[in-house]
Amino acid sequence: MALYSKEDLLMMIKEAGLRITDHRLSVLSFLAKVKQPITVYELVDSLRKKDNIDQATVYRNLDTLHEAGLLRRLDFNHGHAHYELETGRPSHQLVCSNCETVEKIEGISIDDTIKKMLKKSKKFKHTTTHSMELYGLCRNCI
Amino acid sequence: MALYSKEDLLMMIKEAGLRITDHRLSVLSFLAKVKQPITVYELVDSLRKKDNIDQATVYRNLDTLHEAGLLRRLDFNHGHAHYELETGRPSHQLVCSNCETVEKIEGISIDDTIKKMLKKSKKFKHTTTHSMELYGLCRNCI
DNA sequence: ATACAATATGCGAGTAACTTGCAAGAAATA
DNA sequence: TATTTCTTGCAAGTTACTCGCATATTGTAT
Repeated sequence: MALYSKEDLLMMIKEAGLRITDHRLSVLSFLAKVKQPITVYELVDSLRKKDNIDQATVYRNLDTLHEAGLLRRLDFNHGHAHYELETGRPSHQLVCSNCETVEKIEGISIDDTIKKMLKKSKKFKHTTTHSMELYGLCRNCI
Repeated sequence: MALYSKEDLLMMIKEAGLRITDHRLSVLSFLAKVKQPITVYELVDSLRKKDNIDQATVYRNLDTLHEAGLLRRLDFNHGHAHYELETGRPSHQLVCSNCETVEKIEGISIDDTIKKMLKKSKKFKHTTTHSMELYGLCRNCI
């Protein structure tokens, strides 16, 4: 479990060819800290209190950081996006169909499945990212 | 590739414990015909022309049929949902990050991965459905 | 340091996808 | 055929997200 120092995060932004701003750093370091996919709402809520960041700025930074490959964007059919830091490690989710709880599981590779998919595909030679979610009721909601 | 007759579809609705209405049947048979995940917009557009169905009715029926387990709901991070008939066969998607093309690949099981995930999970004993999408550029967009 | 061009920000207004309230109409059951 | 319950259309509402524009800040060249 890598911990990211402020300098690490600054470097990540810089190496992505992006400008360094306080707000951009706040967004990135918040996501580095929580280590779970979180909703934009939670992010906006926390950062507005702490640093007085406008929601438009949060959205724009999430977009920029995502484009730059520093974030993952996830969708669990809840009508609002989740974001998390792009760690490079494979990561998949278990999602409760009732209470929206999300459990992240790391370290399970699906390279074999991806290879099989690409072999069958007519329109794609390779892919760059993927997402996989399992849906069901969590222990609390059974 | 199973083809669904009107009677099949009627039975599916009936067995799900739902009422049979013309509009509900239209929605279901449209999805049975296209065999690919399609957007609500495409559905609304086609059905409005053909049968004069209001978009609220389409949304409500998609919801009802999905709740009943007859449809799958997919999200490709495009800001609008896709739906397809629930066939029972596993089915995963390749999605173009540029042009929103979706290619569906059937017949690849990921049961092993699911087992591994559940073994690692602390919050879930079992899951009922899943989704998996690979993202990249399709041949046209490379 | 300073000036300049490019990018980021806040604010308010706008948009797209989807939902809801309500009155009227159609389906299932007796 | 009557009654109950579900479905529909319409218009208005909500939510998540985006945009325009004026101002502020960043990185770069001087």
